[in-house]
This record gives sequence, C-alpha cells and structure tokens, in this order.
Amino acid sequence: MQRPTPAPRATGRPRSAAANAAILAATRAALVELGWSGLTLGDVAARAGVAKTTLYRRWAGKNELVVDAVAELFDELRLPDRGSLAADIEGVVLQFAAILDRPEAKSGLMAVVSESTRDEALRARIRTSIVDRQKRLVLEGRARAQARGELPPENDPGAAAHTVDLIFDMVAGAVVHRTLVSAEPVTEDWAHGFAQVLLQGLTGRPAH
Amino acid sequence: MQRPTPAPRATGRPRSAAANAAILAATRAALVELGWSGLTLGDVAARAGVAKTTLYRRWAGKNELVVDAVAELFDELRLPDRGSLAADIEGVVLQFAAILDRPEAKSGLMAVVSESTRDEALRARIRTSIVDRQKRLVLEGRARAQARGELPPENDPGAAAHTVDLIFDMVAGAVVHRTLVSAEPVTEDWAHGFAQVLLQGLTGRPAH
DNA sequence: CCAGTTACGCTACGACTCGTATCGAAAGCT
DNA sequence: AGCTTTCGATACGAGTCGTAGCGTAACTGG
Repeated sequence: MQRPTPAPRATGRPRSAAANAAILAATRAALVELGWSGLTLGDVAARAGVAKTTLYRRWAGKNELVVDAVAELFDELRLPDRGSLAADIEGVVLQFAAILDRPEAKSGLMAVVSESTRDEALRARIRTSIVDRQKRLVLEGRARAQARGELPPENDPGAAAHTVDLIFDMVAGAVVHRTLVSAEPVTEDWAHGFAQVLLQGLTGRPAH
Repeated sequence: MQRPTPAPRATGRPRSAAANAAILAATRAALVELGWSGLTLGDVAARAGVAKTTLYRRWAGKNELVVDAVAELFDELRLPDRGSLAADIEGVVLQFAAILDRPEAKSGLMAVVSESTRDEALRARIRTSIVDRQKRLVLEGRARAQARGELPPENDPGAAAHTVDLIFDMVAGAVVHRTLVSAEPVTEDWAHGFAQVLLQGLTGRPAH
C-alpha cells in the first residue's frame, strides 16, 4: 500500500506504524485547514506529534507525503450492484464526486498532479497508488454489464484494455473537471445525464 | 482580456503594455524551466526586466499571474470544419491535447485549479478567463452539427445550456485526465475512439 | 511649460520555511 | 549484553516572501 519503507530490515528499532497513520491523518487535517500551498512539513510534524526529522526519513518531500495521504481517500470507492449499467455508473459517479468534494482531496489531488508533470517518480507513484488502483471499478462494472447482457463480450484483449483506459479517463475526467475546474456540483441529474451520454451517445439519445 | 488594470486612470503615468506582455511571457518561460513550485516572482521579474514591485502592483500574487499567463495559451484553439461532427471533435481534441502537452500549460493549469479550491476570487478568474471562454467551441460545434442535420435542434434553451456544460466537462475532462493524470499521450486513435463513444455511446458502438 | 499624479526601478528589511546535521536516548533483534 | 536503527530535540545557513521607502520617469491638464 504505502512505500515509505523501501526494504523492511530485520534488525534495529522498527518504524512506528502508529506514527505513520498519525502523519497521514495530520497531513489531511493540514490540507483541510491550510490547503496545499499553506501546508508545511513542520506543521504536519507538530500535528502528528513527531519530530520533523522523522517525517523526512520516511518521505522524500511534500509531494510524496500528500500522494499517500490522498490515495487512502479513494479506497473507499465501491461499485454497489444497482441492477443496470446506467445505474451502476450513476452510483460510482456520485461516490467519486462526494470524495472529490472533501477539501483534503480537492486541494491535494490537483496539486500533486501538477507537480508530477515535472517528476517522473511522482507520476509513477500517483499511477500505482491512485489511478491503476481505481481502474478495478471499470473492470468490475464491465464484467457485471456483460453478465447482464448489456455489453457484448470482448474478443480482442488488447482493445479491451484500451477501452478500459478510455472509459476510466472519460468518467474520472468528467467528474474531476465538473467539480474542480467548472466548480459546479455533481447532482443526481448531472450524473444521470452523464451516464446517458456515455451509454447512448450524443446522437442516439432520446431528447430527454 | 486581462484585468490587471482595474480602472485605467486618465491622469499620471500609464502602465507599460510592453511590460505586461514581457511579464506574462517570462512567467511561461519560468513555468517551463522551473515548474509551478519552483517559480518565484522575483525570478519572473528578473526575466521580464522589470522590478519586483512592478509585478506586485499589477497582480495580487503568483496564482493570478499564472492564470493570466496560461489563459492566453488556450485562445489558440480553433474548430476547423472537417465535414462531420465526429471529425470536428477529433480535431479539437487533438488541438487541446497539443496545448496541454506544453510544459507551461501542464504545470500551470492544474496548480492554479488546485489553489482555486480555497480561493473564490481565483475560481471566478479561472472561470471567466479560461472555462467560459472555451465553451464557444462546444456551442460552435453543436450549431454546425445541427446545420448538417447530425443533431436535432434544441427546444428547451435551459436544457440546451446544461448539455453544453456537460459536453464541455466530458471533452475537456477526458483530455486533461488522459494527459495529466493517466499521463498517456492523446493519439489519433485515442481521439477517434473517444469521439465514437461520445457520439454513439458504449452500447451503440459497433465492435470496432 | 509647469504643477500634479501615477508608474517605475532599486534597495533593504523582518518573518518565515526549507532541508540537513548533530546528538543522546529508546526500542527492537541475535 | 551488544549491535543496529529509529526517534525527538535543537540549531543552522540558505532562500523566499511581501512591503516600505525614495528618487526618477512619463503623461495630463491648466
């Protein structure tokens, strides 16, 4: 899950797991109160009740710390079976929007994405900790829809993987853009309209 | 276009327009070389050949400056008539991706979006300088498609506006997510697949 | 052409954060 | 016990922040 400990050594004093959790929780609290730019590692250390040096031993810097703190938020996402593909999509979109609405996710996520444009290692960390981790939702949703007969089975496994990537970018991208860039709320109506376009397309859609 | 000058006074020495352009260009150059977190106003001032105080007289801070510097990049976007709605979408997606691929856009855009989650005024500035400004593309594309008979005319103007917002979030969101979060290139194939899903939907799509 | 007004360049300033170094004490393993 | 690694605390130089002060430049109206 986290990789602040690169290779757990057998000897010596072990790193406190409690401190780890306290630091990540303190990071989220600091994000809520101060936002990304206001967050300082000294402040996080004080909130967590650890020394600043402890923090620097485990994380390379602010970026890596916030990625780990934010990644935990998205593990709450579930794909409850609502009976149809459209309803499943609406459900996960609303859940995702609810998480993105929390201030620690809002200010943290986009900031690390911005930083990752100039840091290959950070990009990889985001990918494995957040992006790839949540693609399970698309895979699960498609499998379920295929079992229901709503989607045809896949023949070409390569094309199937590309489609998963495409759908993930379309769903996550739309919700992120709506919430953070357009800065408008994701309502049930919006989620409904989105699912309809995603499934039926712009042309094939009956005039609402 | 920009609003660093709130109310141009008739008297006194006027603000140098050349300095304005030099500052915004220097900001983009600094974004390329140093990224968001490395960018300092002192450095920008030195690059632009102006005093740091001049910079602070015109912009409230780093956030506002970068919004203005980045907003100019997106004004290049055009919607060339490619004959069909699908081709038009593919064209604008590729253009948008090309701009987002430039380092000054990459690191600047997401950073200010992140900051805007805690700053109402900044959010409004992004909205008017970037978001609302580029919705013209969706409006133009729809009008053209309706003229071609590819899309039905709109009856309810309220619903029509909501659809524009939805499509804008879907298109811009998908490209941004693909480019910055998933960190994968937007190829012609990807743009083609995206346009197909957007128009035909997941279900109505012939198995490629 | 001269007084009034505003922008400009330059320098200096205190406050703050950064990341690191150092050191003695604590906690685990063999 | 002896070894190894972590932990807390403190101190440090470097760098940035945003502002203030001052003399000069540019433009306007009488």
